[in-house]
Amino acid sequence: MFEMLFSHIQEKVSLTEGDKKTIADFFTSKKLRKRQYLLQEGEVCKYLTFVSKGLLRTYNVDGKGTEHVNVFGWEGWWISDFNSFLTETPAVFNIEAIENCEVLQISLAEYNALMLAVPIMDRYFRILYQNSIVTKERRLMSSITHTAEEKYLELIESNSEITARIPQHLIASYLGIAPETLSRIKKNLAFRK
Amino acid sequence: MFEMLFSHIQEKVSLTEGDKKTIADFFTSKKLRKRQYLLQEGEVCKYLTFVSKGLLRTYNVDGKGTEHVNVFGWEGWWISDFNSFLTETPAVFNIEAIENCEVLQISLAEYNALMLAVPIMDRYFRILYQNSIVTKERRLMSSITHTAEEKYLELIESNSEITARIPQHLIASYLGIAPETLSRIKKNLAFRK
DNA sequence: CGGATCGTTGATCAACTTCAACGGTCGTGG
DNA sequence: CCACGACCGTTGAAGTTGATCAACGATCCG
Repeated sequence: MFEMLFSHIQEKVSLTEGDKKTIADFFTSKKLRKRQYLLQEGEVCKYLTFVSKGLLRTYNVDGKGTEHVNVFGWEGWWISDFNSFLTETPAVFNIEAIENCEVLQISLAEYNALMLAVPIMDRYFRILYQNSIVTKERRLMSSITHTAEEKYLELIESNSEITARIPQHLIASYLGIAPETLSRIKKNLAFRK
Repeated sequence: MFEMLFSHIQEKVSLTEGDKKTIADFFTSKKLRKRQYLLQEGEVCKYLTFVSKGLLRTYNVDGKGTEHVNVFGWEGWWISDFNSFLTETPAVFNIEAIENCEVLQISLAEYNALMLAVPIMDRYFRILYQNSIVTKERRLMSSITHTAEEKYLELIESNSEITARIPQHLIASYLGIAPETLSRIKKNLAFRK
């Protein structure tokens, strides 16, 4: 249960056995079934969630009722409505399990307490967030500068697991394109090859 | 020169006088004239830069030669090609002064050394990056779900300073729309009011 | 004064969306 | 265990948004 978390942390900083014991106490574990919700829009996102097994997505719904996937999270990823979690305001995102999941959760109070108890966790999260910013920046520029086809190609090149595990219409939603468009793009690519 | 930096840091964590002295030693200051470059695409981004005075932008150039603004940074903001800085690989972004600027710079080695010398800086950057992620996430979803007009309205509502200080065609570029489109949107809004 | 830069306007064009219909597959309940 | 419905991907046709191309006027600054 915690091995995934510890090994993920230790990719960035080193932990003593004592640290691990302390850290483990801050988290509670939870199992989710496919299609179960971890968070619904309008609730406050009470927990920062580490995915130790399975796959989830965050998405929001626009004025026309269309869903837009914000993030996919599987083993080794953190997931939340980050703004809601940090500011304790109502969430704009939903978090739903795409596969059966096992997750570890920490509340905001515990998250802050964790940093005081194990100060190296400040560094861990600092490094984690650094990398996250780079990824988000890249995705944003991709979204602005690339065509639908280019966005798709970039995604499958940078992350082949995504296409293997995730239904096509959710990938389309993640890329910000209509499912029909993605279908046509794939057809077109196969044809040209 | 450093007051802006210290007060910015102290919005998030508290510093002793000793900390301030130590921190100041890690930075070097630099002045820039309007249109001067802090970084050009292809170079390694050697410094993380804090803007103490003035205004800069990062942008990249797509295959067709079109510029796309990634970020604006003015007093109290950090600016860099973050990926290039962290991985010491060639930058994809350019950084250019829009106004005359005064900046404080720190190299990657010094950045890492700073965290060891003043561990609370790990927390400062962790919090800084937390907030940055929320902002980038919001901008990304805006870019995917909103029309050009909605993106513009959201921008001026959330950040009125931007429209006051920044030429319209750069705002268009930041929003990922053509300058002509932004011009028409403004006309349209004025007309409807 | 003259050139560069910036914003505006009009006309055309391309990419992608939307709407609608259909076929395949998967899972669940009878 | 089969049948039905839900879900998913595909295809076609039409519609819309915003991009592109081109020209022009205004302003700023050397």
